[in-house]
Amino acid sequence: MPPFLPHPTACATNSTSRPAPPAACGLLDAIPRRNTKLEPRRSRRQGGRITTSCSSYTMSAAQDLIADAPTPRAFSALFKAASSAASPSPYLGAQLHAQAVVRGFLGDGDNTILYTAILNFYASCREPDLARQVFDAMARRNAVTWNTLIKGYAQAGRREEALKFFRDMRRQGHVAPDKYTFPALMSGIGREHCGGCMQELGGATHAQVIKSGLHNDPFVGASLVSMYAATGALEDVKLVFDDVDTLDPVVWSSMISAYDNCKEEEGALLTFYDMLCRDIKPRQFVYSSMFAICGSMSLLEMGRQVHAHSLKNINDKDAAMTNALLTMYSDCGCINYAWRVFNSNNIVDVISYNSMILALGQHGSPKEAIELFRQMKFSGLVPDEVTLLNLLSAFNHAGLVHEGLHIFGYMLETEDVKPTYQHYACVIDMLARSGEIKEAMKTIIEMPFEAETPLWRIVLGACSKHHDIGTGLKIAEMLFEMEPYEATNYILLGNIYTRLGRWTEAENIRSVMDKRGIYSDDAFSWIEIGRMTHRFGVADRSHPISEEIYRNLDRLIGSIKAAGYVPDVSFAAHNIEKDRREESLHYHCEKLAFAFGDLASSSGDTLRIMKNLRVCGDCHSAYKYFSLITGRKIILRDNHRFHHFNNGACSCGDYW
DNA sequence: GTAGGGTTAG
Repeated sequence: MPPFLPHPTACATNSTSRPAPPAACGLLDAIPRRNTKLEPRRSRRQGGRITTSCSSYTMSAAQDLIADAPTPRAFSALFKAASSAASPSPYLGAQLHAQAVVRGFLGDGDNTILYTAILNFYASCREPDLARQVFDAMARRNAVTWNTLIKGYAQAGRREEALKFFRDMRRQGHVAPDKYTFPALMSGIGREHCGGCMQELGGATHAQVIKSGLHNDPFVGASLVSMYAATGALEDVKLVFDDVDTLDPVVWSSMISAYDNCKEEEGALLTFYDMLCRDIKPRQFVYSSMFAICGSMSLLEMGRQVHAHSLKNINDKDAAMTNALLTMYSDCGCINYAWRVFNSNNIVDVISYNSMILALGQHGSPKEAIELFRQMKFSGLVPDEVTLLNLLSAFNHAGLVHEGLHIFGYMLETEDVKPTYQHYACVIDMLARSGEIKEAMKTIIEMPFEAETPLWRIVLGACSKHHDIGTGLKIAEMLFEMEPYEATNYILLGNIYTRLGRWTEAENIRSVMDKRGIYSDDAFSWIEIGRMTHRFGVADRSHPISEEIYRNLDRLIGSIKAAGYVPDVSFAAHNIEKDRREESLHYHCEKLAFAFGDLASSSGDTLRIMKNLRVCGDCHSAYKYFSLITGRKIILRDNHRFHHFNNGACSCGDYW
């Protein structure tokens, strides 16, 4: 099943190319100042000693440290607590580190434990080079020291260096790897591309694990599972899974994530079921993964059941699990449940706000998104680059170009949160879709990043919408050269021609695709009724009650036509003969799914319908009329956003 | 209350 609701793909511009930001619209005060987060504050009352907030435990420990005669042990505990903070500050560490030096704790004598605690602190801050400096200063190193350093580099995405230290550990340090070493080496593997070092990490690491006799260890097994899953090697994942102690929930959790990573969501559902059958109690991580899977497949009923299951089995709420739950309800079209989870959450962190702001943007509520952003600032949390991306995205969905450019302009001018490729892509999308194609092109050309093909495709789509055939042709030509076998490029160009009524050229594109053997993704829509998911393709007649569905659809089309609906044949497929174009529109998969939902549910029920591609313009218009004549609310999720249809109108305001 | 492990959320 295809992925849904991706973040806009991205690129950038330099500051001179950007349109002048509009006058202040009251958002400026809401922009974070990151400097205030990173600089530890000094309190006059406490004689300028460390009082920065990290966690409440660190705070009280720091005060004890100042008040009482501190010991190396206390310092170790302090570093440990500081490392476990949500976002450890290297500035705090540097000050503690200095205190430890001043007090002579890092001089002669056995200081390996304190040193390792400091090393671990810098590693947790994603500052492996600082960790390395500590490592170099140590007189004695043991396995814990080596493992911590390796983990520091691995988690920072510097896997080549992590591998180097893994080799040095035995050769230079004369320390054998233990059950902590392999998880350290492979940690964070799913989060980044490993490039060339993946080969060495793969089979060779697995061989080392077996040689060390550690293949039964659940943590090592979990690491191997995620390592193979990162390369998409699901068969190897299964082999490892069968080899380890399968009663350990950690391995099961990795296995469920592995299926998810390899786009085998159904395998994940079956693994969860298998786990329950064997009476293994899922932990928070398992529920997090399951919520993500139910959300990505839009399986509301399944999601609810997993939620109920988690309530019975988990007492202590976990922030990640709660945020995953919030996103699951939003992904299933239930923004109200997402709100409920957000409001009942005791541990609201930056990610909770980011998740909720993203959800509001996708559901077309930019005002609520900006209000939440203000609330976030007020609560003392510091928005990060994802917060601003989600906010930009909310403005983009709603066509609030003015507001979006304002935020973006502020990002360019300040040092707080620097725009990444994704922020640029979002702004370029925003400009192009609002009809500012020239400005979008100028931004792409002048930006400091190289535009990637998905971004060009966004602009090509906008050219189709705004009938800019000149620019569209240029972009299409370039795309055909860069990606001659990408079907979407052909379809988008074909759309430009059909929107202009130039059917012959559109048909030519289709025949070029046929000749070159290029096939586009088939469109599918599906709807969950009760505990069953019903899927429809275009002009699909495979459903057991297909005849009734078509009869109902014909009836509905008649009614909406009477109410004013006019079919728009420019959305018909390129290769359909002229006199069959209108009829072909009627049997688009999203219309079939609605016709079925209308039959299979009580009148007045809200229908939630999913589509794997972007909703067709004619279907969007038909849905508005469907909501009018049936009195139903319809929530349609496509691969881009949510549309809430009610009483003849859509929440997107026809801007999508 | 002296140091190190895995899987999750945007």
